[in-house]
Amino acid sequence: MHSKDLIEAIKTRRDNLDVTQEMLADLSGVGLRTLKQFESGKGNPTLETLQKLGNALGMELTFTIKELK
Amino acid sequence: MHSKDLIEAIKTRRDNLDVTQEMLADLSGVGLRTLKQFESGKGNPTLETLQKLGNALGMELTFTIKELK
DNA sequence: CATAATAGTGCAATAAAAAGCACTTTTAAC
DNA sequence: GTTAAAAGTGCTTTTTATTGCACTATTATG
Repeated sequence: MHSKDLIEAIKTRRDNLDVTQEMLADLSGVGLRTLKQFESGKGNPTLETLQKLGNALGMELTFTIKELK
Repeated sequence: MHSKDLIEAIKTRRDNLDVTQEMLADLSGVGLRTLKQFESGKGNPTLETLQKLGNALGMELTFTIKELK
């Protein structure tokens, strides 16, 4: 997953759950400005930020070995 | 995957490929100090750093919805 | 044990993420 | 077209990630 896809994953999940940026910011403990920046593709979030968002949305970040096809 | 597991994944992969921290730092473009800090569990790396390491090791970072069991 | 390679740490400078605030733009509902 | 909610942006401060350098600690290997 490229950085854009990670963003999309969060955004899509948030939309599906009918959660606004403001709600997610509150729920996750991530600053609203940080979330806005992230979702608009301008950020380079830290692992901690990603984990906080993931937790709030019931998502998980994993590192896997790429299969060679 | 918790933050510790992400670290382990990288470290294990690196060891399996018989790559030193120094080599991985060079290969990935991540500073040696940053890698050392990360692997010793003291960092909060940015997404960019994680991606660089992943790329160099043939690994991929993904965001998935947690299945509820 | 020596010693060479690899990994970990303290310190410091620089760059950039996180955050709040106020504002603008877009979207959706009427 | 109005209005309200949601999303995006500019500016700023504070915090912290990244990095290099020099050093110490740990781990093989002879």
